[in-house]
Amino acid sequence: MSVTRTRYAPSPTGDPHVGNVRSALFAWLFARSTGGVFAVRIEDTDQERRIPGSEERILNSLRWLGIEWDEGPDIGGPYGPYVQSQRLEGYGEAAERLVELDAAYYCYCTTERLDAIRAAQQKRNVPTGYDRRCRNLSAEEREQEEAENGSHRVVRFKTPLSGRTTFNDVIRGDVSWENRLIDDFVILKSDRFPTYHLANVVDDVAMAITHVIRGDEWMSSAPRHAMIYEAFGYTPPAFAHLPLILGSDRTKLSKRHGSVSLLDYRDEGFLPEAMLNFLALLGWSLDDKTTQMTREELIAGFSLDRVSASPAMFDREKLEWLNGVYIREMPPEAFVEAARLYLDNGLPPEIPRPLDDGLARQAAMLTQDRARLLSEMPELCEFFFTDEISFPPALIWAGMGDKAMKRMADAGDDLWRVPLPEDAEVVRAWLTAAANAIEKIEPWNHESIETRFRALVEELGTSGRKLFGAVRIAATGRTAAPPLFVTLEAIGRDRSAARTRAAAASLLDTELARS
RNA sequence: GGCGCGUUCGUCUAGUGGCCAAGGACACCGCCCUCUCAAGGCGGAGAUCACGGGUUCGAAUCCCGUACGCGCUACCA
Repeated sequence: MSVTRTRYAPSPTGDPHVGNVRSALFAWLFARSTGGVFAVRIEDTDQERRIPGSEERILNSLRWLGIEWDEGPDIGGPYGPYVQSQRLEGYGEAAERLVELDAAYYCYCTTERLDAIRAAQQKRNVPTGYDRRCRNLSAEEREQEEAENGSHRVVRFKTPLSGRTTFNDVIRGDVSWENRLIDDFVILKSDRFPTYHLANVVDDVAMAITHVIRGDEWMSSAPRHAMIYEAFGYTPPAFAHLPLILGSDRTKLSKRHGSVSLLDYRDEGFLPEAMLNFLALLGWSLDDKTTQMTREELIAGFSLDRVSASPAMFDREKLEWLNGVYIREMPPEAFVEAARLYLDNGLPPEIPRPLDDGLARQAAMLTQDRARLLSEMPELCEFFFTDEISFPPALIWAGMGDKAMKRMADAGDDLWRVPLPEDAEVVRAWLTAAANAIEKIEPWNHESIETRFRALVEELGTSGRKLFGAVRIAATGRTAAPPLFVTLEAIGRDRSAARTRAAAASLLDTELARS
């Protein structure tokens, strides 16, 4: 058997859509797994909907995921050019040929007339479609139309009036339509640009595409394509219509479901490996338990007959989990580098740039296994960098495990307005003792900090949970943070001491304010 | 309205006639670990396999019908 050739044929009419990119991924995986060729072809036949920059963004999303193409608009290839607006003559000729073959005809009907018949059909509740007026024009009529309206003629395909058109879908098996239900669709528009149906077939033939792998929304167009192949006398390629990707309301994923552009996910800090892995699992699976797969494993394991026929909902929750898995697996150095960008951009502007390298490094390493998204890093790491941290003194009790206080904190209540518990004076003494201890710890590393703090717990007759919890809030302002001793080490002795002292003082102030 | 496709835990899925009183993963709940949060370990709850008929010794798996959902129904792709 000859080499398999697949293609991804996006229209530059917007940002790279998750669903489209998933189609690209499957076409690419199929090509790679069969040792075939994967091409990208830009289908810019709709001049009105064209959006500048869209083509580059689509290509970039593929590059980001590591889906590399063998032939395409930027690198060319043996069947170029790979942009439809540069192949216009071919479509015109193809349309002419179909007319000569008596498989197509010129239509002079105006948009107004077309709209009117459609409206009438809808009103009568009958199937919409062109009424074939121009299909049966006499020679004289045609001449007259040509003279009067020749400038805005289109070419329509002469759909057989009876019979059935059947094609075999790799994923769904034989699918067949009654020809009489398919109208005479336009193949060449009045601006001499082809419609998708013509351009797609002409190019797939020209580019020797063996497998058309595309989204399920194309299913209903497939019989038209099959007819065009047949009219030309070409053997059609294999078709594989991929299950749709759905939003949370079970309709086709679109903008109103939130982020739908791959680039948005990239900017949010999803890792390309995670995204690739996740997308591959939308409508395909290797077996009953494998979920995590590298690019190579995907290629090795992919096959079209394991593609599901039913649509799949886009589950962001699962994507985030998978991303977290990939983040945790990153070599620390790589993660530090990746996180650095998000820290630079996302940390409050009052923190001086460039960021302290050592601190950024430590902060990133300490939060690596807590992040699901790179974009969470600034929030996760902020307290490492700020000079002053601010928090309601009552939060200290939440940190010490006080259930009621914790509940209020979690509920987002204003803890500034909550009166301090009776033991505020005791806690203040602990914090003061901790601050004093911190100033004397030598050497300044997490081992000696821990040793000293464990001893302090004994001296104060309290528990680690309470003391460490109180100091955690003092040093970070958070109830959730990396382990205390490494955190203090990273923050540094001076800051740790100052923050702990400030926390103690805040309890005093509040006491005074209350009395 | 017409046509097409689809229908297994909330979600992604495994399952291609007996191994399934349906397995895995996310999410959820609990326990363990533990200075908090994560991570990790262990366990739990969660699907009468859309429904109804067949075929068969035997059906989630094959056939028919029904329902529901989605997609398409442009000189858009």
